[in-house]
This record gives sequence, structure tokens and C-alpha cells, in this order.
Amino acid sequence: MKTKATSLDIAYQAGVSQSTVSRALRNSPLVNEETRKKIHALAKELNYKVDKNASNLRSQHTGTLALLLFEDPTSDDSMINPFFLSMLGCITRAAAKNGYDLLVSFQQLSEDWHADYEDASKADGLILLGYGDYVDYEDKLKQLNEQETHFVRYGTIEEGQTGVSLGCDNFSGGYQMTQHLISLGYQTFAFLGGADEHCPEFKDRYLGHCKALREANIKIVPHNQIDAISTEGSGFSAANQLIQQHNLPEAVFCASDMIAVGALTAFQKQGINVPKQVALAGFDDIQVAHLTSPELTTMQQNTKLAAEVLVESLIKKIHDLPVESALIPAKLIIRESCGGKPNG
Amino acid sequence: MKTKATSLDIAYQAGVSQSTVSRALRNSPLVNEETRKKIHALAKELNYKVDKNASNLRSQHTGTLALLLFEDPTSDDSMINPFFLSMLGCITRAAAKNGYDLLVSFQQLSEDWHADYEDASKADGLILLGYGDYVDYEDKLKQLNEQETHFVRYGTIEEGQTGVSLGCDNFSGGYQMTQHLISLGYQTFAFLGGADEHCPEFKDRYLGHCKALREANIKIVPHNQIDAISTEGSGFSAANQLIQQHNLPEAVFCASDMIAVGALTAFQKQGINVPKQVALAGFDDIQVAHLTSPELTTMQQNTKLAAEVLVESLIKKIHDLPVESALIPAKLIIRESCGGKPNG
DNA sequence: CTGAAAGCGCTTACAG
DNA sequence: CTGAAAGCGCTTACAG
Repeated sequence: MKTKATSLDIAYQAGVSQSTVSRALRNSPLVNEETRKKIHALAKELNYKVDKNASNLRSQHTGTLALLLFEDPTSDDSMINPFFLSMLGCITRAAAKNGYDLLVSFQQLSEDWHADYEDASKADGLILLGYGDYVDYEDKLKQLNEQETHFVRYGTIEEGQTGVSLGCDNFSGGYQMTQHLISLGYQTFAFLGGADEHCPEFKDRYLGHCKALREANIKIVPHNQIDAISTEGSGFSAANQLIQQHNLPEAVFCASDMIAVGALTAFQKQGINVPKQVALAGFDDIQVAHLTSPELTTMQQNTKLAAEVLVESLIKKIHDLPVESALIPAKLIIRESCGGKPNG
Repeated sequence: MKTKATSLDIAYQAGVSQSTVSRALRNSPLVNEETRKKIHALAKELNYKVDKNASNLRSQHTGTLALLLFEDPTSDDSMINPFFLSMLGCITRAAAKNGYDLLVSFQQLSEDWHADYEDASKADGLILLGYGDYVDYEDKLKQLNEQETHFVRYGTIEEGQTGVSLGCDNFSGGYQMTQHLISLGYQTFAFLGGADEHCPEFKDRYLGHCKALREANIKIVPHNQIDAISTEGSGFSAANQLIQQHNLPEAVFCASDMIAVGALTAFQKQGINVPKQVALAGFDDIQVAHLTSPELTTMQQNTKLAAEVLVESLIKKIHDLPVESALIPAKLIIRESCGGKPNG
């Protein structure tokens, strides 16, 4: 085994003290330009890198962010929700852009996630991501807060909730989509997706949906709201249940694209044409949304922006700057699955 | 700011030495069962976690793996290749299963990736992932090897290559798929995807394709191999180029599903029916493959297994155990896009 | 601008 | 089974 170079080796070869090497490497203005250059050259030559554990231990911060991804326990073990996977990609980029490393961890198993990362000095702060049932997590979030652990979560904003939450404007998204469907002339509706406090983002989408319906004097049919989690299989089942109820509505708004994709298959298997016999809309604008046939009309979440806001807010929290919860607007993407004229 | 509990705090409260606390917390058999329990209880009460930086520094290993994801520089900035995103998910799981944390990093920018992680004691080893142009990287890999940095890469296996490589059996995959197409009665073929040393996995798929063709005495038409990288847009362009060449072949084998998805759109825009007028096959079996219409016949990569092998091999390397390069078989998934009878 | 010294919070020989 | 002590490789007051 080769032995790794340390700052002492460099100090020895440069004929300066170890402190000076440390300063030079961090480009402290306290160091003479020439010695600084000499030391940098030597470091490069010896393939020296500052030991992160040592510097973290000494300076008491890590320069890394931990992303904790909560998965729907019911979802297929091998598959991660594509929306979160894409968020993960954007967050990694955003973290790198801000000079932080990113530790990624799936959290369906560990019970101790609320403490494992920042408390163990693995990360300076946590990003919580997932269609998590924050009702269940609330206690742990409280505990995080008491321990002064820095965290931000991606999700809904609620009265009196613990910590900072960044999220998509689900209510307005549900509202906009429904208005669009109404403007297309549809009169009867269904909503596929859980709508209670255990799936708060879906609930907000549903509430926005209902608001648009009420404004247009369209009756809300309670049994046309059918629970589903964000998987194809769940969307498939929910759509089949809807079909069996008879009186198929003219338009079906799904709480997520994954649900919509499953519903699309269900309709097509029953010989029900989308959009001619039923209009179908999703939410998220994941990649598959424009690859189905018909292409899916949906509300686009701006994952890149969301990731940046998440990372930047967390960094602010780490530096004890004030951060507010905030909503990120969703954008209506009109394609083929609802009839009307596609705009993109 | 609250001050974090240290092992000394626990030692004080438990009335033992700090060494004993350290031992107890790592469940050393050297510690009396009762004191062990007392210390664990105290740790929980005080919300104590072992400081990773301190323990890593002292023990000289990190318990984390770094995943370096090389992206096709030409691909859309906001979008990560879905195949690698799914690998990422599986690798995170596999790392967790083996008790390691995972540091994730995209590497299109940094020049120093070959040293940044293990040398800085951020990780015990590196996983290299991406349709990377390993021709360009070879020098850096050599350097990694010289520094005795532990790494494994996901990719092709080549004569005299540096380090351990795990990958899909692309050659056999290309061969199998082509045999399947031939068995369906197709006589003329195109291959969409780069086939030179800069995209070694595509090249192997192409070589397997050619072997099957030769065995069936089917002429290989060089201008029917059209370069493409693994994006929809590139697949779209390649298919359009093929269409403009006239004499559309009966079957088009795409080097990846993303290419196939783009090609499908191109064919459909030109009113060319898939599979009636042209059969279309992909590779990877990414999620969208079964959502297109017609559903895509493809070669499935076993991402879960690949991730586990990758992680386990790297861990072996870290422990200086011998590791061999290995190929993971791909599986033919017959759906609709090539005609014939779907099997699943 | 530079150096000597302390100390971050652990793990691990060493001695008992 | 337990404790006292050294030391991992840095950063950072402190003194000059």
C-alpha cells in the first residue's frame, strides 16, 4: 500500500510549517504568493488532497448535504418513483453547483433517519423528499427541530407545520387543470388519487380541482374520487374501479402521471378510447408523459427550479439565515389525452 | 446552539471511561453486558451518535462509496439518461444493504474526479457509471490504479483494460435480439446507434447483431448503421436519416430504448406503421419501453443484479480481495413493436 | 506573512 | 473486562 501524502509531507518538502501549507491550500490571503504557488505545485505533484475527515472534524462542518428519500412502502421494490428520481438528479446538480457533496439515502427501512445524518456529522443538513406521509413523520420532524438539525422538506405547506417546506403549488395546479378541462367542454369528472391528509400533495390537487368544479357549478361526485398511490398498478386498479361504477365521467384527472399511465392502460384494455370517450389528465410531467399514445396532458412541475430552491434554502438554514416556506408554480402542458388542441 | 453530546459526556454520566463507551457502542465483546446496556440507553437518551468524521479519521476508512456518474455531454442538461437513473436507484439500495453510505456526483464538469473522492478520504471506493467514453478516460483510470484507488466501472470488458469492469453482456444481447428478429422472418436490417470505440457498449451490441446476421447469411449494409447517442432526439434524427435513404429495412434494431423511442416517433410522424411496415427493437428495458404504443420489444438489463454486483465487487476490492471483470446476461423481452407474439 | 501548539472526537494498542 | 494515553490529519487562535 502506498501511503497517502499529508500536509506535513508537503510542509517538509516546501520547507515551511504545516500551518502554512494548510493556509496556502485554502488560498488564505495571509500567505505569500510565491510560497502559495510552490505549495500548490507540490500538492499537485504529490497528488495530495486535503483529508475531509480531518478538516471536517476540526472545522465542524462537512460540506455535504444528505438527501433522504422516503418511498411509498407499497411501491415496487425495484422501482423508484420516476418523479423523485428526476428530482434526485436535479438536486445532485444543484448541490454540486453550490459546492456541496450529496449523500443519498432511501428511507423505507431505517427508523432512525431523523437523527442518523446530521447528528453523526455526515452532513450539514438534510433534504426530505418523498410522497411521505408527513402525518406519521411529524413527531420526528419536531424532534429534528428541537435538536436544531437543519432540514428542508419538499411537500405541502400547512398551518403550523414543523420546519420549512418547499413544494409545488398543487392546489393551483389542480385548479388550473380542471379549468382547462372545463373550458374544453367536459361536464362530468373523476379524480384518481388519495385525497386525505396522508397524501397531502394529492389532497391539495384535489381541493384545487373541487374549487374549479364549484366555480363552474359542476356537481362533485364523491365516489368519483378514487384512492390511488403514485404507481401504474394503482392507477390501473383505480381506473378499473371507475369503469365498473358505470356512468364513466367525461374527464378523468389523475393525481400523478404514473396514475394516469396506469389508467390509460386500463381504459385501452377495455376498448375505451382516450380522448374520444374519456379525457385523461395527469400531474408532474415525468418523461413518459409525452411518450404515451395519446400523449398526456399534464401539469408540469419545475424540478430543476425546485431542486435549486431546496438546496439554496437548506444552505441558508445551515448558515442560520431566515428561510420561508414557498410554493413553486406548476405549468399546464396541453398534449393529446384531453382532446382540444395540443400546444406543444 | 445546543452542543452535541460526545462520548465523554456519556462516559461521565455512566461513570466509566471514554474508551469503554467507544467499545460498548461498537458492541465490542470486551464490554460487560450490563455496562454495555447502560451505555446504549444513555446514548439513546442523550441522542448521541458517533461522530463519523472523528471515527473515520481515526480508523482510516469512511464507510461510504462514491458513485461518479458520467453523462453524455451532448444530452439535455436537465435530463439524466433514465437507464442510469434507475441504476442509481439500485446502487443506492445495494450500498445501503451492505452498510455503506452513497455519495453521488455527476461528472461532466470536474476535471479532477479521478482523485477527488477517495484521495480526499470522502469514500473508500468509487463506482464509475455512464455511457462514458472510456477511451478518453483510460489515462485517468490508469492513474487511479497507480494510486491504488479502489474502483469498479460499469461498462464493457476489453482486452488489457485498466481495472475491473462489470457490465451487461451487450454482445450476446445484440446477438439474441437479432436472432429473434430473424426468426420472425425479417430479412433486411438497420442498426441505430454509434458503433465505434467511443461507445463501446453500443459497439458490442452492434457486433452481436452483425454476428447473427452473418450466421443467417444476411448482408450487412454499412450505411444502415447510423450513429446515435442515447437520447430521444438523436434516435429521432437517426430514424429520419434512415427514412430518407429509401429502401427502408424491415427491422430496425436500436442500441438503446431511448433511441428506439425517438425512432418510433419519427416513423409515426411519417405515417410508417410499427410493426406492420417496420419492426423496431430497443435495448435496456427502461420504464417507458412498455408504455409506448406499440410496446417496445427490447433486451432487459438486470439493473438490480448489476448494482449488487457492482457494490459487492467494490467492497471486495476495498478489502483487497481479488475481483474479476464479469458480464451480466440480458434478457429478451418480447412485446409488440416487432410483430410476432408478445410474451409478457 | 509565518510558526508552535492546541484540539476536533473518536479508535486502538498497551497495560492491568 | 476496564482505563490512561497516543494519535488520525487537519484548522485555528495566539504570538511574533
